[in-house]
Amino acid sequence: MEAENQYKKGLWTEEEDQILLEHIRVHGRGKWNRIPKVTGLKRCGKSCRLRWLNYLSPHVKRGGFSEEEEDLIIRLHNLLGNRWSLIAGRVPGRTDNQVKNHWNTHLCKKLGLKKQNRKVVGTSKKHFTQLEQTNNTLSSNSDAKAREVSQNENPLLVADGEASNGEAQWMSNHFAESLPLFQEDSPGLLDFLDDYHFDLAWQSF
DNA sequence: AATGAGGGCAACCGCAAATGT
DNA sequence: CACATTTGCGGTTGCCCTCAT
Repeated sequence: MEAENQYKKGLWTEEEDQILLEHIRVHGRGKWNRIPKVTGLKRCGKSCRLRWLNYLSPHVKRGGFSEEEEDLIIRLHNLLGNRWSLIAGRVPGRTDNQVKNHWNTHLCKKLGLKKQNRKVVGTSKKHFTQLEQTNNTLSSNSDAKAREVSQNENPLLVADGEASNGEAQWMSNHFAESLPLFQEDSPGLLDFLDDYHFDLAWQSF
């Protein structure tokens, strides 16, 4: 409680960056909460981790996004929704934060979209509850438009967590339906999926 | 020159999952 | 097995810079 207040917030200074970099150079990354204790840095572990991942890591690419990167992000977002870490994993040198910021500030405008207008479906149990509700709606509704709307809540968005047989079947069914659309819309995009956690959907498919 | 608005981006927050004890 | 701690994620906030007035 009191300890929380001892941590500094706001932008990092060059000196703080150097301390963090030196610590990671010597000890490697991880054990972030130990860093303030060991180095005397007035930053919480979470902040240290974020600073490393989003800025200090040598793998982070600086500067503007190329057209190729933007195109890739748009296609992946179309497929995955707001799953920035997954998208960033397929855009070399870019962090989830960079991708998210670029999407919200540039690409949304470019595409004429409202900010954050896609439904986010994650991997938690809470999200699977949402999925089941969507599934129930879908199976009880034969209306083609409602079906299309539900399908837009992309089954791939939920395919990397634990799923029951019913959920797996549902994902399988809808993935099969969606596949031709993805191929038509984004030729070659499915190649990107090879090492995502979509085993379940693929196996069932 | 002052200042207010808006954009861009780094960093924070809250939550959930994963891991450790 | 239960609880504590750490890690990771997505949404949001707020600072800084630029530009129009």
